[in-house]
Amino acid sequence: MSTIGAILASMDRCDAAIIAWSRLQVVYGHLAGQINRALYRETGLSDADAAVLIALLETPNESLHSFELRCGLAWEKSRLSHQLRRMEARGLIERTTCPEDNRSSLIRMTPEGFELAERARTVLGRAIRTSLEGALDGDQLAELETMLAAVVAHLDSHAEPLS
Amino acid sequence: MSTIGAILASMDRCDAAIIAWSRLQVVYGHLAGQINRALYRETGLSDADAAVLIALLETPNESLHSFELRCGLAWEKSRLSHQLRRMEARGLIERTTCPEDNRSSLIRMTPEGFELAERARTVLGRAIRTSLEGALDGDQLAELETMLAAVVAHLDSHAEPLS
DNA sequence: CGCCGATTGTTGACACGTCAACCTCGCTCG
DNA sequence: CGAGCGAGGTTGACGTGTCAACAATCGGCG
Repeated sequence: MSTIGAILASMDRCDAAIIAWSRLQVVYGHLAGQINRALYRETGLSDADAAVLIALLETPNESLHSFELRCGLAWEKSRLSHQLRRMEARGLIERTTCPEDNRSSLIRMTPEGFELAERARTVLGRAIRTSLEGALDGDQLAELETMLAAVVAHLDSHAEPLS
Repeated sequence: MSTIGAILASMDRCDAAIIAWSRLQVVYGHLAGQINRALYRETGLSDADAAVLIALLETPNESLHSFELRCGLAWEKSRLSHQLRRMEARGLIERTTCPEDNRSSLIRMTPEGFELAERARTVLGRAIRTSLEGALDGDQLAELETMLAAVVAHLDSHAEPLS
């Protein structure tokens, strides 16, 4: 959302990188805003809520160790802890201590959590599709996708350890 | 930062839009993290702090009506209000009521704010350049830039009014 | 067995952004 | 003139994310 780059772009040092970053901030902020607003409007969930619920939805038995969740989402441990505490308080998930390792805990959706997870998956799919297709035409989308795939591969090869 | 798309991308409905969004989230989160961490490490400023200070740095007399600042940054009014309150408390800026319109106020940097603004501009320029150039090669960068320019133009033409 | 380091999670303090409610001021129109 | 509308700004509550400090547990090694 913030637009540092937009301002830097007007500087004398008009670098391609700075202009690109400025525009990326604007575009990303706009798309993320649209998508998250649609999600909140239609499910009452934040993007973080949906990330957790959909991760659980994707597992075979619909439960995960908090540790797996953390790795899958690439979140900091305290972030996940806060998020799970809030979601437990709202009745979306429940935590049970893991028998094999008492440090860890098993995360499972409640029935309401499950229903919201499915709604979130649908809503997000639609919102992402309409937002992106509203902003880019088919060729641009394909171009963006291949470029991003290369960047992701590059980042993965230089992966930094999680804190 | 959040990775909803990464999870959605593994769904049966493997849309180009969803995959692209997933990757965009990963890439954007990574780059933003690098840049903002560098900024904080070397100046103690957040990206929002830097956005305000650099906006002030770019004006001819280094002061702005809060209203101009809000439009330039495309921020919500309460966001700017909170941000300015925090920055005033830290001695980065000062606010004086505007003589022509008592509702508005003039924002000006303190000397410390000015110095940090210049540091922030330097650090951000370098961090953006190294982060982007580390992730994309020159051709990709140019390609990204032209694509984003088209998207930004498209968004501007469908501009929604600020709340 | 017992200790120590590594891993896992929790907590509290803080910064940030959004929403809704509110205040204040300027302006228009009856 | 004055009532009310609208724009600009503030505030408080809340959800969110990060950092640092802490607690609990596991695992290996003497």
